[in-house]
Amino acid sequence: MSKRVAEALFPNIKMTYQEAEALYPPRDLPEGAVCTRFAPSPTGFMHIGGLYTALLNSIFTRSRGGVFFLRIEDTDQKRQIENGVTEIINALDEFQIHFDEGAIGETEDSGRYGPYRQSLRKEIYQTFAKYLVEIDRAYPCFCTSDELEAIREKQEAAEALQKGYYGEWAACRNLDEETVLKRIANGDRWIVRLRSGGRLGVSRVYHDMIRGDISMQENILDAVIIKGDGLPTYHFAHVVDDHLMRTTDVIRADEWIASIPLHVEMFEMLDFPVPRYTHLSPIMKNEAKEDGEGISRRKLSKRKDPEARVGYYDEAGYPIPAVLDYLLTIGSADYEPWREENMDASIFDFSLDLSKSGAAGALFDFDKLNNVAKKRVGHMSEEQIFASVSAWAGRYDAKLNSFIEHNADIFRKSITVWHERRLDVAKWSDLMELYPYMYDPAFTVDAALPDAFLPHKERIPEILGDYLETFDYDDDSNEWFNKVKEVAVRHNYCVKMGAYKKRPEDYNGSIADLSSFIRYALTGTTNTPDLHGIIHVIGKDAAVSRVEAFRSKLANR
RNA sequence: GGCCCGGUGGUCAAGCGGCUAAGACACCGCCCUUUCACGGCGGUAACACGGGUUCGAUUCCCGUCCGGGUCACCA
Repeated sequence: MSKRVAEALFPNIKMTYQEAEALYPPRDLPEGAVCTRFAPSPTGFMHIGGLYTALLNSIFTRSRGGVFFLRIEDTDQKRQIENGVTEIINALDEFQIHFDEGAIGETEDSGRYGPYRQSLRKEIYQTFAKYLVEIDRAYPCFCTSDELEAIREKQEAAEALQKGYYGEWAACRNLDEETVLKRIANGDRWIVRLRSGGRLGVSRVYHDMIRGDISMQENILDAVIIKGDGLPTYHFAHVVDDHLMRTTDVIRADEWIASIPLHVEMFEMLDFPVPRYTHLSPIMKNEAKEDGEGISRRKLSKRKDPEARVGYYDEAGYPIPAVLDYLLTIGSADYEPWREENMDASIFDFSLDLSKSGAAGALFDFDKLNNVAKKRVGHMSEEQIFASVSAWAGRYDAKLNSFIEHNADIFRKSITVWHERRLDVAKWSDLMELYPYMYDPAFTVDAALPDAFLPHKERIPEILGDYLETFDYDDDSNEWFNKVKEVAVRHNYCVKMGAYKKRPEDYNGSIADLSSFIRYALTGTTNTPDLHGIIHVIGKDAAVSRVEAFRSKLANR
């Protein structure tokens, strides 16, 4: 009955349902293997939430075996940005997320289930849209946005239980064929809508791997499937693509939960098997409420939150595996214990059970990220660190880069100093922040004394003078510290911490106090790696002149 | 507003009818100590609220509250 309408709508579509189907045969996957995808829109820089979704898809697929592909959802031409696809591919590649099939460049694809960008699949979507019109499960709609608005207003006024384009409200749903044909011939603008068979008020149970059974009303909306530009909406493209590309598991953000009934209805209308759905909780952030007191959580936002951009982590110099570790720590409660046991294993060897992923959105926690990153850095070899820092500094830190270029050996030595038995560094931008006294040629210590030094103030110049007197750059660590101890004894600073704690009143202070004077003179701070090591990074001249400068500043006040 | 999802310490998060309610991060303290750290040990701190069901509820049911999502020719 609607064959004529279908033909009028899509005169150029010659392919049939069966022919399209035959183009994409079922995959020959081993028992238990899966097929998954990551399907971003090239509308801007990569979002951390997108990376998270991609990562979980990837690890899930690796642990089950199967195929993981990259599909570009570029059906909204207004929102496209230049080089959007490249942006996505580079970001994913940088984070070690690799695909078996899909887009591999701005215009190139790899794999036999393509094209993997939706803008190139117009004919395929239209083939199935045409089919739905033929079997009367879809129809053209001529409503303008003004008319749509008018319907909405009427629904408001009538206090309709459900708003939207459906049933009686769907003005174009029951136009007679002659009218439709005439309007098409007349050149009236049209789109294609689903003729939903769902019933208002009738619920049905849908399944999600994380949330389990979800009871929702059947879809009743006559959703748009083909837009005015001939391209499909997300919903329709999802159904057609994930069927033809033989996706077994759709793992996506939880904002799609509400669309499950629509998607399932379309799968069923087209006689496609429904894939398993897994909806991932978003990464959240706390925010002060705009109107008054309290805080609320919201999703990490591209616009407001710098940490939402994956580029942020790269710029800050977080090692890639650290970011991945953190993301998976959020993604699966099983991950941390596993990582503890398998510190050197690839993250992709983790066996991910998605049903154990949390249903509530996790708050992004920088403390935790930094902790995870520090452990990661702690496990990197110094060679790896050298390579990673060099590459990073080359891109983001001219000062540090210049230091490395001119003092590669010293820089290597310095890595040992802060890396061995320490967990201070989470990201490469910490280096200049934490250790300007090693890496900044212009470094000087200002003479403002820490409060803790005040009781010792009068003695410090003399102590430093004595220290300098016996200082020998060629001393090894033991010799050097023994001399420090000698100075300590001479000034009645206790060299055994245990003894000092028992009778502090017997001494001017402890070796800890005295060491911190030297430490501060050298570095301007009281928390640093091993001093002997630092001395041999900054060199003999600086090791002497800084102490001398600090001493004379104090003495001359 | 309708519908859906969620709500265990500051954060992440085990728990799946009976526990002194794990663990990690952060914080604090102690120990170790050749300083700084690392490490070890310990501590503060939680089942949103109200009803049920049950011999017994963090766990099951209902309601309330709070948070999030969704109701587009955007994805």
